[in-house]
Amino acid sequence: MGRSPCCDKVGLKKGPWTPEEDQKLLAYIEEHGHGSWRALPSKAGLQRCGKSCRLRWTNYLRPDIKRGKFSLQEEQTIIQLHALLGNRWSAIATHLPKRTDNEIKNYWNTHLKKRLAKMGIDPVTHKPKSDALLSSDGQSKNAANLSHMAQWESARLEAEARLVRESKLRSNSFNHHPGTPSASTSAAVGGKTAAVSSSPPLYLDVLKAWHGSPTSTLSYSENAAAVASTAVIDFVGNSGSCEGGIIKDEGDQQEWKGMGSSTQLPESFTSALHDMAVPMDSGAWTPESLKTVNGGHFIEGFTELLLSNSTNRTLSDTDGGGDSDNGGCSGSGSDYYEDNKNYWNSILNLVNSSPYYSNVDLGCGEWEMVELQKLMLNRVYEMNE
DNA sequence: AAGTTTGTCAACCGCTGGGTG
DNA sequence: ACACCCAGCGGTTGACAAACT
Repeated sequence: MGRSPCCDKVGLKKGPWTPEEDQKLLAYIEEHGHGSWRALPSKAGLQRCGKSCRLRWTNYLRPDIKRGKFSLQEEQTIIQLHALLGNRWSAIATHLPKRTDNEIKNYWNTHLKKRLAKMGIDPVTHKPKSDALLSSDGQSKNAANLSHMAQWESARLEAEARLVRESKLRSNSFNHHPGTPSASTSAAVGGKTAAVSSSPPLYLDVLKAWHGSPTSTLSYSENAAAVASTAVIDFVGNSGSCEGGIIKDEGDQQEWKGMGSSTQLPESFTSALHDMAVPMDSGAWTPESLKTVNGGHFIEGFTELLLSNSTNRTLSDTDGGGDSDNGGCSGSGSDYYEDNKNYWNSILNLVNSSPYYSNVDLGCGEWEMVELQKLMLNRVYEMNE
């Protein structure tokens, strides 16, 4: 194959970087930008392979990297996104703009995974370990449904991450400021309207991601509908065991509350769906028609629908109210039902609160995403008929 | 104090997929 | 269609530090 030898080349240094090497790399990138990583080492006077330089830059030297301890909010974000995306660190990292995927991955493996396991939560499925022992009827079906939901959100986030990257690239080239990535993801997102409008259609990424999933066997529309029906119905009727959604870490003297107080989805849930959903046979979907659904912005409406009665995530770590020694669970079925529901509510909240979908004009590719979401809604509409 | 175990994290490895000629 | 280059990704390793015996 045509694989380049990279670090196998003799004479190239490996292992930890010295301050001198860092300085050389920094100085070169600040002056010239990284350009071709392969060509960079010789130009910068480094005895390293390009790949090593790239990793050193992206994981350590980049000026927009935040180092140090992860905040409680960052931890929650990682856990929630991991519940949706699994070990897709780069996708997770797009929601923690100043953290690298490598750092997040390390932090997960060394801290969060163990912490969850210690609390009896399976770090892979994010469900209480006891659930794994249950029979194949209720709980595993829920898990499968959530997995489908995760596929959907995963595809969406992947597309989003791609846009952020493209936007950053454009921002960099526009500013012509080599070696200095855009100050933050939000800045990149802020300038994304133009990027989106000229980007290749997003749905290609979405479908690729979707069909690339080993568990995906349905066609595009079938899958979207299936995800809608299972995810949202499950979202409403999900039940779990006692510890779902309640995370408590005694070792760090921090408490992660249930992701919001016990709430019921609004009685108007179904009627809201009726209001928002457009009949399946209503003809072609246009950006204009979608924008007017629910009297306003479709995406915002969809997000609000899902979250309409979900209490915002509790990020405070100072108030112990509501938690008990068994992790804030009273032991009643309704409580763990609510806790689990709120846990997934919070995940959806996190994803849907992405700046990507709010207060911006949607580009052409984004409408493909909108149509996927609309498929979901229509399916829910049918189920609620 | 010395040896051992455990934890952390930067760096590497190998695979994948997009782009190009 | 094919071979190759390149960058990105996730998994893994290994050096070092801290904690423990």
